[in-house]
Amino acid sequence: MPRNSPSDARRGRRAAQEGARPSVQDVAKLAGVAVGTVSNVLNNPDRVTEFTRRKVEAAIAELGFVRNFAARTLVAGTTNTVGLVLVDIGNSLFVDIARGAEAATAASGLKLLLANSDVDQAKQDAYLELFDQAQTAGLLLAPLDGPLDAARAIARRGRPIVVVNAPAADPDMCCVAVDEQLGGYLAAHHLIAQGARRLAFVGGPLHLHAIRDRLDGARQAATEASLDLTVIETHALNVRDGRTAGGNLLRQSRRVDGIVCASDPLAVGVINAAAERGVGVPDDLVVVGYDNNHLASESLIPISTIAQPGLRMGEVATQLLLEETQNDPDHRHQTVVLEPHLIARRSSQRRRPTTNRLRTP
Amino acid sequence: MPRNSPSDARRGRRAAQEGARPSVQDVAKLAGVAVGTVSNVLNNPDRVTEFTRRKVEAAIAELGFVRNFAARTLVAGTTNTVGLVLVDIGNSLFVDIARGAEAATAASGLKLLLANSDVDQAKQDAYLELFDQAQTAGLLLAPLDGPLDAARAIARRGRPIVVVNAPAADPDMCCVAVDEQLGGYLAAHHLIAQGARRLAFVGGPLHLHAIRDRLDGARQAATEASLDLTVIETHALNVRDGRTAGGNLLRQSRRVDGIVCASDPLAVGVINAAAERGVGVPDDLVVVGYDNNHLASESLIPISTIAQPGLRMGEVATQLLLEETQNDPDHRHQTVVLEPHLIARRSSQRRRPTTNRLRTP
DNA sequence: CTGTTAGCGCATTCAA
DNA sequence: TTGAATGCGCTAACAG
Repeated sequence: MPRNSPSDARRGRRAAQEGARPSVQDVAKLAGVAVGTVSNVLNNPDRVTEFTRRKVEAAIAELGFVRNFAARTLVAGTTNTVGLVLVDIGNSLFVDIARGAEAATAASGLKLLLANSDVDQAKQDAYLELFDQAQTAGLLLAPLDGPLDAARAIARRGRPIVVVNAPAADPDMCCVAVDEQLGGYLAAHHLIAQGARRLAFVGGPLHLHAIRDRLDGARQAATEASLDLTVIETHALNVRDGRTAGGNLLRQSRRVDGIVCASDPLAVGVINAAAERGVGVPDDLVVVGYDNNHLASESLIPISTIAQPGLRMGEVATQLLLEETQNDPDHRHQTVVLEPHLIARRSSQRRRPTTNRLRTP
Repeated sequence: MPRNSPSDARRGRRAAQEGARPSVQDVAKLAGVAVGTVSNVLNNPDRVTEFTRRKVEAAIAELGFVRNFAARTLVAGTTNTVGLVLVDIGNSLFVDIARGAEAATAASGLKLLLANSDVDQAKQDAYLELFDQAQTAGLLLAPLDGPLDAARAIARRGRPIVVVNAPAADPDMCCVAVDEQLGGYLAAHHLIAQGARRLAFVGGPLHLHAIRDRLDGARQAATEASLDLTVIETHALNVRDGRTAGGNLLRQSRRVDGIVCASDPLAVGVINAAAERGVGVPDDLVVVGYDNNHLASESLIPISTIAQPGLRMGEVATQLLLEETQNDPDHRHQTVVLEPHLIARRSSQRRRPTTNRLRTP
């Protein structure tokens, strides 16, 4: 009969290999205990004598032992990790969402892993699949404006997934949305309250749900005040397009005096165009942006904007996800709609607010 | 003797459980083949008959089978995933690094997972450990200005790790650094070339390596031109501190005419302070920022800045990581130092560049 | 409180 | 080409 068990032989072989990472077996052998004991030191320290624990910990330190996450996951069937797929890591709204999610997951002892889909549907789907395969406790998705089939498939397979900044409510999963229409309404309404009477909306492309909703809201506010709304559709939401649109608007004879922009960079561009033409902001023209990006507050003329509650979006989404994780039998998918709010800064605040009364001759 | 093998019994039990995710065994049974064949369809499609492959694929689709990443990882001992731990996901430099790393990993068929340490050493170490435990192919770290012990420990255990935006070269791992001193030099030199003679440096806290290096570079340029350099140490790198520092500088009798700022937000603050006091930028005062954040180009007065090659940093770091992954026996840890460059915009460009010659009476 | 062992799901042998 | 068996490293259950 062989003196050494097969197991011992394997250990010996592994020990011979230089680069091999130590396993619980190696730790157990060095500490002179059984593997179960090592596992207990790691997972149920209470069940182990102080003395034994010390011995094991010393062995762990000496060997530089690191648990194998894959093996743990395989046994447990799940992980304490949440995956978040972001459509654009360069946009501060999504960064805020990530921060909110981080805070909420950390509070529950979970780790948050991020992936950037970079406005690429294929990448988005690939990362969703990766997180699904990796047995994450759940998934968060800040999607691009496209089909959510991959997310739905994951949801149907039983892995909790929450869509944050959702384009629309979805029966297959929980969503966190923001009332974009309200945002557009607030922006236009604010400009009207500041005395603007010749309104314009700058933003695009209009096939994006969010942009169109903002436009609809702005239009509603204009209609309520019996005002027209000139619409300039832009190609993108950046500074350059804002400058172009602003230039076009301000060149017209019947000059607008209030512009709702669908993003803060657009507002910057519009304000730059105004400055070039000697149109004073906010005295001759009031402007409001959207998203409360960093540059809105840091411009020379601080820009009024519609702030999305990014942090709360991340927190709420995580909250919904955790509820779903807890496998509550009567969990119903729901869509939480959060409200944006106006942050009034210089770009829309006349020194002496012009009201209707003052403007009548 | 029991008619069913234990394995079959287990399958049956699992099939009964509603939520259970299908395994290769389930797929094999449904397709009427062995598990090895399913595995081959997944990993070596060439070794399988077209007909068999179709059958298996149909079964996979019908069951909604998804591979278990943990099991695959356990067998393979590694993953095709790279982890990147970022110190601040809200800073566009690190976002650029992430983009560069994404591009480079994707080009090699690898997935990039992100984690945000949020300038928190404990979080940074925790995420490093998570990625290490998760058997990632390698790790990238954009660290906070603190000890790199955790990273070094991982490197010594044999897991490839590369530090991006490294504070200093390190014998234990590959690093990608940027010549901060050169950046400071370029900034100051540029202002001097624009005619500035009374220079100041605004930035802090100075215990941060990067900031101090930038100051040293600026000082060198000033010294070479036999000029003084006033230093205002700020608490942080934000707009408010820039405004305060700018106000203090511009209130003094011997007013500065050129300011090197250690960040773009600081430059915005300085420019705002100048505007408040009627000091014209760039005519009376030239200003340069640092980092080429989005707001630098999008300000009303576009801000000259020192651009860090974020994308390239991410790419180069990934490149180094991949080299190390390939286990080249004569791989030597190296530190690649990249060079920042000046982007001259309005804030430092006088309409008629003032040269020494023109200034002499 | 400790030691032994089965098995998580997959990939990869090796035989047929 | 296909099918059955082994083990990756760990946890948990159970016997001592």
